[in-house]
Amino acid sequence: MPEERNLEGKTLLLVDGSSYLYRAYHAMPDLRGPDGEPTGALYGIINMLRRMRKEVTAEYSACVFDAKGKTFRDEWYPEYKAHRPPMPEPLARQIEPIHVAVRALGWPLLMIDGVEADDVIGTLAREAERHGMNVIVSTGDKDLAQLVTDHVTLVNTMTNETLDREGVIARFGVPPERIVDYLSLVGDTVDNVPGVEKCGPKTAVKWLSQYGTLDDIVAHADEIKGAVGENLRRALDFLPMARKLVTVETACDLNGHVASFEDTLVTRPEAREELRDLFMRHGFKTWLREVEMAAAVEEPGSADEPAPLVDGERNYETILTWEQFDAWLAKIDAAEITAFDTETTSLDAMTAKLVGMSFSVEPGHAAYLPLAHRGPDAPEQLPLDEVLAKLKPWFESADKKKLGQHLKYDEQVLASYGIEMNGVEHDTLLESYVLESHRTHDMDSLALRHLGVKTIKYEEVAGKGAQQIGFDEVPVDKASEYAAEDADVTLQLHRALYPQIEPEAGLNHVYRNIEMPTSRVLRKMERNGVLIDAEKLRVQSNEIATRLIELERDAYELAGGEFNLGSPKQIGQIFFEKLQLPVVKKTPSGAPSTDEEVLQKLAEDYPLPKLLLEHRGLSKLKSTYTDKLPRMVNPLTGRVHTNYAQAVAVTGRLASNDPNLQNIPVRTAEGRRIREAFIAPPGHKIVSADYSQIELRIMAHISGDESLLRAFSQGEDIHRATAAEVFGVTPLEVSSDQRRIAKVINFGLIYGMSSFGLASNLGITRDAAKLYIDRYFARYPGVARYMDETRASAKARGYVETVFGRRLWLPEINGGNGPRRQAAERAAINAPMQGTAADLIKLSMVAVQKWLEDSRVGSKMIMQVHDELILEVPDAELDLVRKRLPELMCSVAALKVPLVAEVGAGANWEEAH
DNA sequence: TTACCTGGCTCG
DNA sequence: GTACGAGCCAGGTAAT
Repeated sequence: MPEERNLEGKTLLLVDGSSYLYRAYHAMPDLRGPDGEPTGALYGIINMLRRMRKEVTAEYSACVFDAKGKTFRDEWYPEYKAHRPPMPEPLARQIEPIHVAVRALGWPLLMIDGVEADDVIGTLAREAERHGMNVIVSTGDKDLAQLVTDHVTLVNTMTNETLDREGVIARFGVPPERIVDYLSLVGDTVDNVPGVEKCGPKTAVKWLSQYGTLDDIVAHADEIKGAVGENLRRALDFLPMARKLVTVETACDLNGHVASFEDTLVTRPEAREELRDLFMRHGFKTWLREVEMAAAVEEPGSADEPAPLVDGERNYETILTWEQFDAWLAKIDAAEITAFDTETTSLDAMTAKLVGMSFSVEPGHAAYLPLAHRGPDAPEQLPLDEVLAKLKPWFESADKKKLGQHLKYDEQVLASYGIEMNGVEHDTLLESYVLESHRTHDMDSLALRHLGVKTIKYEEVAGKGAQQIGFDEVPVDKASEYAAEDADVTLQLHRALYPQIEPEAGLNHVYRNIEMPTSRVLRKMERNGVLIDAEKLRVQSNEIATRLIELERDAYELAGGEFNLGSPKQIGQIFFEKLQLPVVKKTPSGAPSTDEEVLQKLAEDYPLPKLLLEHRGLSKLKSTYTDKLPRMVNPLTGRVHTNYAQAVAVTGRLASNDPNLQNIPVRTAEGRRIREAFIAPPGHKIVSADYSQIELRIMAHISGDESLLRAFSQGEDIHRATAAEVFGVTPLEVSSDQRRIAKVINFGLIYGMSSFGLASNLGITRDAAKLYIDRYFARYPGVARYMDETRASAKARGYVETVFGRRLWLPEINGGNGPRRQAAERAAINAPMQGTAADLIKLSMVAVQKWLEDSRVGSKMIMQVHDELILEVPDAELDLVRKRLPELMCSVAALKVPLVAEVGAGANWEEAH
């Protein structure tokens, strides 16, 4: 090789492509591209190379493959690799695409006739070392451990193992320079190189540490006793050949192939065009989208800044006259679909006042209709009442299709003006949520991600923080640019997003039959609201306040001074500095923890923690519930209206906020008193129905585990049944303690727990926990299989699915970071169960709402708490609803196990639950 | 003064 | 580092 420029301190990354081929092929499921061609190995290799690139910064690199045909080892030893079967056909078909992909990813590709990949790597590694470079060799083949030095390390990208000199010694028991001797003794069955018969790793290490080198062992061959000694002496003739075969050549002639590091081995950036073609051809949709986005973001303009929507593409109109209005009304009336958006005074849909609205029926074209802009400079605007009267038929017509971003909000606003929107065909918020629930769905991000354009942000027109003005105070021309763009971008987003959903049957089903209909149900539920006995809560607040004062007084006395009982920091100072209490555990930031578990433990030996526990619980109740809920009563309706966020929880669940009605206390007696304040109006009852053991039933369904299916079919107490299996007794013999343990195990399974987690939860040793888990999986092998398969398929595909086809992405499932990857694995286990449960109750809500409307009853759905539906029911309909509600909930899907819903009724939520 | 973070607690 | 998914509160501090 000619003289090189200064390479000192630079890094060379060598990937042993050949060693990963078979591993990638076997690790992946039988993926197929749109043309039916196999793509699993291709996918695996691309994934691996991209990850490698992210984790290692190397100025120089190469991906090395074996060339076809004979090498010098075949000449030395005709039996070399003789037993290796031909490459499987589906893998062979992927070789060419893999080479194309490697180059497109920016990796120099080396494949040299007559020289094996190992020898190319060995030669380059030594050459690089001579130039003072650091070398990282990525391989799945341990033979290359012989190359390791202070400047050469080995990584296995599949298992995330790294081997430096110390690592080699730890792994093999011998240093890198003895690896050749070691391999000669042990032999290599894959390459058909025999070593000493019956000499495995242990014997090899023993001999090497006893005698030194292979030559020394040979010299003392006659001293070694036993059958293995005999075998050694029989192998003496062959050992020199074995050594020759397992030794990686480090001085191959690569001339003509590797001109110089600079010319041949420089790491290049990804070739985006080629990658796009490649991903398209092989159906790698996520990568395709990724690379297209990156291109869209970088293409316009020279800088990294995405382009704003430019003037020529913005034909925006401000509607200030009836002529304009009539023209636009005609336009949206005739349009196949209209993108629509409202501008208001508040984010709270129940109290928001309409300020204006915008429409778009064609990309680049939109109109803003200002209705309530104030201020001295505000132009004369069309009268709101008359405008709404004229638009009402269009809004309420089911035939006039509408589209928007988060239309539930706009529907809610219009409902305040007596308009009930129909014909809501699409919602870009829900489109994005169905496609990628784990990402953000605000319009600015969506526009950037999917259209590559930068939109005007709300803060840019209305300011932020304390200076923020109401939208009705924004000048009309500014407001118009912003609002019209919203409608325009929404339409464009729909055109970008829906085509990604429609062809996928599962996603389309979730979008059209679950999310879109659920949105409408939520609108009604939110508007119904729930009646609160505010007076009762105030009384409770006062009682709590009295008790809190007592607790404070006592605490000051015990602590010998005043402090803020609500401050973990001050508690920490009192406990761990002043009183010198033992630190039980620490918070993530390193401070001594004072959470419930710690306080509970300290309470065994000291009086103060007990006071604090009571104080904590009560002040939580007061601040979050008894003080807060009365303040949340809407003065117009006299009821509390939560907001259900439909696109927040990654699993498909709803979330409730302002106020959160999904975390009203239930586990303690004091807490449950709050539920007594959720009441039915006179002549009505609260009816609640909840799914029984829904996630475990789903686990039984998905896993198909026979024992679990049987237990549910026979209506057994599932925790008791589990205890009977795990403890090897009959169900009748199960003690309450055994049942408690089984219950914790069952919950843990749903969460993908480890033996560590179970141990800390049950307060037992890790070994004992491991024993329980092992016994569980032995008794429920279907569940074990499900867990394994879910993890594997999550890794291969990057996502998991619910029974109904909802897709849940796990971006970190193949990430380099250990703890986060493990967290992603647990999420992968849990998500199909939690997500399927979410699908089921959403289907129930749709079915129940339909029934309520079709049968024209006066009952109303008022809350949803993940596995529970709460209705407000006129007394006359009580029997009907008690019967029909659970029936509907149980019949929305036919799983391999029966669905069970338990129903209750009463004057308040506590009685009904 | 406001905005954000931490630690803690509520629910399924 | 260690059981999944959420929202909200008070205290404390950093930025304005």
